Amino acid sequence: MINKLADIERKWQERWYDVGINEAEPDNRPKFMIIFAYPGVTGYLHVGHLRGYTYVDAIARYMRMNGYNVLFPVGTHATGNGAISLARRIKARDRATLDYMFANGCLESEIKNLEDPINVVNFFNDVYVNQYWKRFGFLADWRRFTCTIYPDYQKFIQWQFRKLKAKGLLIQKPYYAPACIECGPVAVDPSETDLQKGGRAEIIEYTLLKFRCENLFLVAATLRPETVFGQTNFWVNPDVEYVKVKNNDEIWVISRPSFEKMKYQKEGLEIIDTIAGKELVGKKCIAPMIHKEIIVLPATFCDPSVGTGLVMSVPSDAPDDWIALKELQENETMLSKYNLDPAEIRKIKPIPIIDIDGWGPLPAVEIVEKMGIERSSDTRLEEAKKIVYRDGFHKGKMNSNCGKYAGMPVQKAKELMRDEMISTGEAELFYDLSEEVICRCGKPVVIKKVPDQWFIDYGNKALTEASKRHAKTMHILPPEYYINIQNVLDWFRERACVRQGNWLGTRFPFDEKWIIEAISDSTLYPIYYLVSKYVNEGSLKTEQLTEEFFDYVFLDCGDPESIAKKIGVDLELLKRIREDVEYWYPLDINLGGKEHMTVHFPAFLMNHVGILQEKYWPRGIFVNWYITGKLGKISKSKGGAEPIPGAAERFGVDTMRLYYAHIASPFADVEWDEEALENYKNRIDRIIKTIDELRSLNGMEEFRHIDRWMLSRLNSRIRAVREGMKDFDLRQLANEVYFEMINDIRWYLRRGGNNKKLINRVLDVWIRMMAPITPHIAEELWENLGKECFVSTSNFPNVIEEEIRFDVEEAEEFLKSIVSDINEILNVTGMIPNHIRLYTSPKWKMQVFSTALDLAKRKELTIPGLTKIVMKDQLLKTYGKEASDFARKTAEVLLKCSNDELRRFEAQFDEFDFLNEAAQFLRNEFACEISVYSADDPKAPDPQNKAKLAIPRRPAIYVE
RNA sequence: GCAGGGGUAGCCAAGCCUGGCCAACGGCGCAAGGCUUAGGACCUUGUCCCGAAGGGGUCCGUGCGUUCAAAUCGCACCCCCUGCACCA
Repeated sequence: MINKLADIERKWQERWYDVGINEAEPDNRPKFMIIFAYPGVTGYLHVGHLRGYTYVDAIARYMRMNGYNVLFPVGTHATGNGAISLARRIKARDRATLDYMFANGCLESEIKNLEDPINVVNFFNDVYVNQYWKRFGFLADWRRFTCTIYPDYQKFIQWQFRKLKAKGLLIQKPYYAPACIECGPVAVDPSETDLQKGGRAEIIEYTLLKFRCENLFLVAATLRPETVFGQTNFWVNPDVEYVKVKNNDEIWVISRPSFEKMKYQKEGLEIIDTIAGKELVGKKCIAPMIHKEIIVLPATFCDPSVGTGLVMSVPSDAPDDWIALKELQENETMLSKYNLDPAEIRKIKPIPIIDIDGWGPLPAVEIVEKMGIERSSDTRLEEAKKIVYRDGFHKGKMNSNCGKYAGMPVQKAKELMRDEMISTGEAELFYDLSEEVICRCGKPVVIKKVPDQWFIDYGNKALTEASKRHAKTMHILPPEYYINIQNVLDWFRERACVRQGNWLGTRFPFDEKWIIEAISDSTLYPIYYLVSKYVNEGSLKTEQLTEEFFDYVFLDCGDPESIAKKIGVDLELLKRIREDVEYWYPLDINLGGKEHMTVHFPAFLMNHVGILQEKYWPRGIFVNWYITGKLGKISKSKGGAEPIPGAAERFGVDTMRLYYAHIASPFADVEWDEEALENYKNRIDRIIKTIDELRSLNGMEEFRHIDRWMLSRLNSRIRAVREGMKDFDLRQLANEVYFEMINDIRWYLRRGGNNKKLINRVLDVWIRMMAPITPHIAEELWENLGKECFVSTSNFPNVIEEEIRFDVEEAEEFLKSIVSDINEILNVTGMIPNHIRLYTSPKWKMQVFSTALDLAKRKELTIPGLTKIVMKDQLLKTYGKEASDFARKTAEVLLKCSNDELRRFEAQFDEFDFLNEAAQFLRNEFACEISVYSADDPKAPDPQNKAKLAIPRRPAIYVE
């Protein structure tokens, strides 16, 4: 069976690709262009990646079957150091890496070749296309394949950057970024691709405050520059040897470790001497901003590896400072050891500076008391600090001790005060990592100043506004992201777009020492698929991809004749590419994983808006969530999931496609679960068996109630699918086609359905509806029906509204409810039935019921109103209290009904005739005699007097 | 910290926008019966609690509230998860 599946898959893939139904050229149909965000070439992909890719192929197939000319191109993203780092590990014959390669099917003989990063890229390009995408039957236009390190692609990226510059969207300024002291720039992120340790570290911005002390500057590093108004003294660790550092004309005192980091951020720093901490104790220095003289005091909590190892003291808001001050004030030995005047020291009092809701004037003092912290060695000080800092930052306001900053929220004051001190020369910035970070090479990672870094200015107001406005017109899924992308675009700011170091990518056109960074060269690229085909087929050469060329084909600028002549390209070809762009662009859907929400998608959108004409701005974004492993996220580099070809072999491609489409909403993570795959495999088997069963029936000509029902359901299903697919809801499609349909067919067969024409119709529609998700099996079944074209290029079924028969479906529901009522009676009583008698509602009750229904429809139904009408009726009156009771009950029920429910009751069918027709079915179901009577029939046997319970839609039941 | 997502029966997972066919789609698991040489698959029925007559009770993280009516709307709380920029 497994082999048979694989054979079917291969057979149809060959036929599709032979005929080229996957290849797209402009014609007179409406177009639909869709891509998935191309994967980074950093190793083998896993079953999780196929989720999104499968959505794209299924959507593309659906649109193709709906008359669209569909373009679905693919490519890969090789920029960065993924391939470099893999090649390096292979070269080192790293055991784990080799195991990983072999486990995924790499041959021993390839290994030598993969020592070169470029070969790694080419190797994986082949794996992705042939082992994954073609293996999954994607109808992608392979001719357009491109990769970010192809020379033609790079010409395109250089053009893109020229355009960004021309639009004023490239800016240059200093930047502070993590870099290994040996290898250059590295990425600090939890995946630790570049690192040995410290992936969780964050970049911290310290404000360096300069305290003049004789001819020196004591330099404290702080995270809270807004607290300078609360300074009471200065802290130095008496046991630490500090260094004197020449910084331009100034001599700074800082710790040695901080110098080691700072030298990467400030030019020309130089150690000229050392100075012991204890030498500084007791000296006076001038505090920045407040220009007050304060005293230098000893404190052991000053850690030379944190900040500069020197600390300004704000005991009102810093628990450390408060405890240290208190300890010193109470410690005679210490005071005398350092020759400090106890009276002067004890005079020092915290100065309240920030008002925080829910706190007194001195939050540090308060929290220390509340937590019962006594010593500066208490580890809970860290927590205390966090609490005060958090509340202060979010809820605090500067108080009247803070000069012109009084009344200002802390968040705002912090920035303004920092900037003011920087501009007066009293402060500078210093960046550090929150924890130790070690490069893969073993050397430390520091924050390094890049003085001339280039940025793309995504903070540009006009660009942001235009992008936000445009995003509102886009089809963005899920709907939550449609809303959220507005915030993301606001929050998106200038982004470093080039880097130096060991890195694959495109040279920055304005300065060759830079390489364009990985996010920045993968934003506008969908449009490049319209050119890559011509390069791949050889009719365009890389050197012909000049600025004028792209200006013309993408921007419609310039004169084609002179450009054609100048670059030596056939004029017709040039015009044709221009027409291709005009036809295919804009992109209709860009689908990508949720990691793209705050990075790739906004950049993708803003580059389109920034560079292209409005008519080429993208039309849609689709975000999909992940397949996770049992232990969390499946990782490309760390493995943990079944290799794709193995899974395809075991379960079958269509099974996997159905799994992706149906297992959950695309907007939720799903755990990879082989048992679920087995179940989907069974599901497909079952469908094949059901189809065999249908085809083996000796169909008849007569068209009966149940055939009418089946036809109606069939159309209802098509309608539900089409409704769902307006939002590309593949799960809805899968649910209707692979689950609900089969349930309908089961019921149809159970009811004895067997109409030849109808069965053919059902098969025709059903199989076509399978084509987007399980195309191989759909083709095979389609061929078995004797069809000659591809199901993949047939039309997706349309709803025929007249065939939807609400009354017929309703009658069938009526029957199902009787079956379920009888089952319930049998279950509760434990009886084995010999004879079941059904009594349909008497006429007079139907009359009351339909009167009530009319009133309810007009929203005029009331209990007394209905009763009055009933009791006025000559005939009904004769039923006396029974009639008024029934009127009341009916009114009560109908008053609670929604409009949909009322609509159901309106469906007209003759219950008595219908049940008589269905009696044979019920006889089979319950293996006993079934009799149907009208409750009006005085001759009907009714030993337990049940018939009086009969009401419309609810026949009385008597089991014996 | 910034910005988001989510808590639904034994499990997975729809529904929530647009309140009422919701004891809550569907699937898995489990149980009984059928089919089958057997297993798997398949078919039927059941699977919150009570019930020897189709009924009743309770239920969608917790607590309030709006409404004739709340899984669905509002407020508050608790708990989980995700992304966050030179990583793609």
